[in-house]
Amino acid sequence: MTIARRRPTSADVAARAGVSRTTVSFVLNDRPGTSISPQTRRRVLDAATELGYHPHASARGLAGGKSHILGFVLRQSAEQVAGDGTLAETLSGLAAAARTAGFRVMVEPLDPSDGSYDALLRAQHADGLVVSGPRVDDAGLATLAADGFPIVLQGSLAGIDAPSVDVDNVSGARRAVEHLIGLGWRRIGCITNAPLAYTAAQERLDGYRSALEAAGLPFDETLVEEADFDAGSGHRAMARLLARARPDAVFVASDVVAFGAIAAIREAGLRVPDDISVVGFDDIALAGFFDPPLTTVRLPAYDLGMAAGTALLDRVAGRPVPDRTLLPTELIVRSSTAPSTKAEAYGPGP
Amino acid sequence: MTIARRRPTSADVAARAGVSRTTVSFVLNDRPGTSISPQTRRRVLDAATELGYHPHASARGLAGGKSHILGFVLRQSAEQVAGDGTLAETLSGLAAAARTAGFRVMVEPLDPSDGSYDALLRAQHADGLVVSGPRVDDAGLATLAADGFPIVLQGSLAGIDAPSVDVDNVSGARRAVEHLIGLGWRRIGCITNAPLAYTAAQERLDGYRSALEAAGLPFDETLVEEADFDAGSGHRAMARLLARARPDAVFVASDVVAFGAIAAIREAGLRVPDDISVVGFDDIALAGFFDPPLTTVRLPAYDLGMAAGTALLDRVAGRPVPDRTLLPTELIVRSSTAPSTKAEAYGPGP
DNA sequence: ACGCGTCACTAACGCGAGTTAGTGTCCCCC
DNA sequence: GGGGGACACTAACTCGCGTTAGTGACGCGT
Repeated sequence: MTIARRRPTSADVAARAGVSRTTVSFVLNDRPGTSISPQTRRRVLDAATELGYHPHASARGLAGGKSHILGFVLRQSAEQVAGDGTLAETLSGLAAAARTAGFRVMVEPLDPSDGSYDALLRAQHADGLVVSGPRVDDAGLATLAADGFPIVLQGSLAGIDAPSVDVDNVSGARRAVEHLIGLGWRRIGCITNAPLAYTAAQERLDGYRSALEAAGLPFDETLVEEADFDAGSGHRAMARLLARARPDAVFVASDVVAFGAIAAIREAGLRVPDDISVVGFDDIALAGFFDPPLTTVRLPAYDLGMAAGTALLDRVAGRPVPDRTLLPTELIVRSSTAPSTKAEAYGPGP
Repeated sequence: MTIARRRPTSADVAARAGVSRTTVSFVLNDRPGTSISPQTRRRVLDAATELGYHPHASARGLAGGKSHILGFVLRQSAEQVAGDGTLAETLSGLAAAARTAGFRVMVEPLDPSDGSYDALLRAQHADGLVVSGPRVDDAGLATLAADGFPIVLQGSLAGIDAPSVDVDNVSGARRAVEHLIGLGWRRIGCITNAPLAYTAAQERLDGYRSALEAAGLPFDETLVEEADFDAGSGHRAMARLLARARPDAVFVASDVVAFGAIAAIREAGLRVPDDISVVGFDDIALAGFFDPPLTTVRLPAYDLGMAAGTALLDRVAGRPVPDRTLLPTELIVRSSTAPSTKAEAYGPGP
């Protein structure tokens, strides 16, 4: 009958090893600066494993003032979470980083319409927060950051005093559009991944714009549409774009949205990549299996979570953390892009 | 300078309201059986909000013996987590259920090769566990369940004494295959979603088999292939299947795997649905935007997380929980299936 | 032989809340 | 006017661990 057996405490371990509780604590935490004889240490460790001792998390948290938990705040609605192609991978990376330091990850999905997530931190449930997908209009965040709580933004956000870890959206987007330009396309549209209140959306649009400028192409805002995270919004955005200003190529700032956009292109009787070339962003797991396999900008989702995690752990431990960490992207060329067949129609480049 | 300000404790609230700490606790926890005068209650609540008081999570956990945390164990490798199309949505549902009871969710990704996750429970980090994707060979799980810890399996597993919450895999799969049979296809293959050590894979295969039997069709094991969660494995499985035993239609027990399978069909110069009809399973967010839009079996991922969460909360609270909860699936017919054009080749049905 | 310093360990307090047992006050009713 | 309840509240203990201050034993140097 193992059920009724009381959880062993550090006192039980101490008794069994014939030492005091303090010694047990010193041994199990490898407390620097204290010296414990090898045989005592052995006795304690043996007693602990024999009893199946696991320190009580809450007690540790209360006594030590640290919960050993990192919070992961998802500033998205449930639907957006469901459709997010990289979230699970980022979470994996974050959890892996946490584990190396003996931390765990607590998720806090929080619809943008919901209020504050103060409680997580103020209740010391979590020692720090990784905030994913921050929006420019997040009030509670600013307060928390100003109060000195350890926060790391996954995504950038001006005006908030917290380090940010992000992928280099601007250069990734620019690279994608340069690729299209290099293939001979000139009339290039852009569908954002999300409303521009999300900083990543703004940055990717900036990258699109700067690639056009660098190539001497005009920025035409009738070629730009905003999507809203999911494939359906991409479908609608592309339909609008086709109706208004038939582009030759499109940079879609999210693979999921691109899937919807391509469906719209197909329904319009046009072919990808020959009639309209498409570049996505994210390189989700399914990107290579789409029809056509999607040319896209690889976002290192796992590494992103890992980097955010280590940054937050550093911040929690009081170590210095760079204000801004940008992870590189990589253009993955597949078959949704092809050389323009009507390059001559535009005459020689500028 | 708000940074230096000490966190308010319940004693501070008590002092400000002019009552004792016990009264504060009674008021804030709505303790049944005790009567507090309305004006005292008001004073306490006002003092709490004025001070911005949030009870310390660890202290509450230690004193009350409950962490108010649900653990979510992912028995998958990091790659599998990344490619899982429904995981984030299930997590959303679980978190929503947890929140209604004032609980939070802690995720514990645990590679199948890794050892035990005892620590989570034995350290009372979590009050209970939802174990996703259990495998038949999970030793630690059995021990934990036998020790009486609150565990809910998301997915079924014989021989473990814990309630399970799952989607009705068998009937969903049967429904999918019946759909193919109803369209006139007779030589129907099956690609599993995962190795058969995963119970969901076995159940979906069982559903496939029972649909064949019910229709009087033979079960031919050369028409069955195992995949391994991701699209790449689906691609390889389909390639093997095509090389060995060209089927007319395929039931692929996962949309993600189906995406890979369809890519392989396309590369073989065959068309979906006319040459080979395909039914998937899960109805991931992108299923409707694939080419062709995928006929599939809808798995209510959010509801699944929600159901697992409420079941676990009931279990934690000592309320009775049914041994087995099966959520219904729904066949979503899109365009990856079409009537057989060569039905006559088989002659009239049996 | 004495003092000083390390070494190895222990006693005891504190973290912040939940909770039990107990205390005083007021009102009602016989 | 005195006994008996409800009522409203408090003092004090508890949870399990981290941590500080302190103690005894032993070795080494002069």
